[in-house]
Amino acid sequence: MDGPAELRLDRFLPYRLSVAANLVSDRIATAYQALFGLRIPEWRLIAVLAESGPVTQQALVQRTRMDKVTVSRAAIALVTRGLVERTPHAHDARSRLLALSADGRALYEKVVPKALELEQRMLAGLSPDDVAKLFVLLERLETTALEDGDPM
Amino acid sequence: MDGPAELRLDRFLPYRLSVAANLVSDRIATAYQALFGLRIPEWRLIAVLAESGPVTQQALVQRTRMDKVTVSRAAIALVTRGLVERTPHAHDARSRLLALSADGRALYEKVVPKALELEQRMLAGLSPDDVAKLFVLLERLETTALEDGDPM
DNA sequence: GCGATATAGTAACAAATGAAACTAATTGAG
DNA sequence: CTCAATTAGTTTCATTTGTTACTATATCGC
Repeated sequence: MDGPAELRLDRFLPYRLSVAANLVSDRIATAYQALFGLRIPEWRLIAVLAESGPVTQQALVQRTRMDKVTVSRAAIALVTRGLVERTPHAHDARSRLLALSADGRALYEKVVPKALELEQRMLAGLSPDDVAKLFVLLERLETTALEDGDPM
Repeated sequence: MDGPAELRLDRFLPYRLSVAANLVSDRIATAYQALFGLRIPEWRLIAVLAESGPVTQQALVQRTRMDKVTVSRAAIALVTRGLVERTPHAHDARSRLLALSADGRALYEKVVPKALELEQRMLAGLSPDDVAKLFVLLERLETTALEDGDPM
């Protein structure tokens, strides 16, 4: 009665999601690199540091959902470029607090309009309701994927 | 009147999309690797070859949206494992036609139910209407990102 | 036909990424 | 206290992935 299970790659969510995300990511990455010399992990750190005061790298790991090695490397690159400053953490000598420097904030102010413009172009085909729905759906997907402990 | 442009990372589509896609991809990749010894590009080739008869690698590049190098490597791996067979292309000595072997098809038949099950678990939090909507939205995003020629 | 150009596929190289090992500092059990 | 176990962050190493260069064949203009 149920016949052989059907599967078409272009109706397979993980495939579709991956293709769309990679397309969008590549566009963004290329633009950031060309315009500001930033890679995605660096841009993410800057964005979080601009939103919130000085934080530890550990906090950045949580807020950006990136690996601690990726965060470490991005932080080193940004400190080297003078975009981020490190100050000792009062209560823990292992960690330091990261914050945007004046240069870092100035760069952030320049990146934001471009980032929003790029986002708008990506979302050009969608109504505001569609956009809102998309965020909700992505959030649910994330939650499910995170909760669903056993990977098989 | 418009104040400084606002941006919060967790409301930024490229970020959100990337996080969701990577979560889903990691789950799938881990399961395929553990259960069938397949990596994602290999699985994609198998899926397309199962859907359609013998095709060239060039066709696989288009159907899977993967780089030709990635396709080449996956094809070599699958041929080596005996899951895919290559036959000369009648009209073009540069290329050969790829098709699933009997072993390849047998593996495919085993992978499909698992793939569908994993997809169902990812989509657990979504109604059928939500799922349909998600596909439509992803498709529009893809189209926009592809059309929008100038990357800046 | 014949040479310039394009295409199918592979190989060689380089950049990005994450897992595991490592260092240094902290915490907690006794 | 003190020592085992944990945590912050970095380094090292292996894997993955794409860009560029290359080989072989095919196509087009003439």
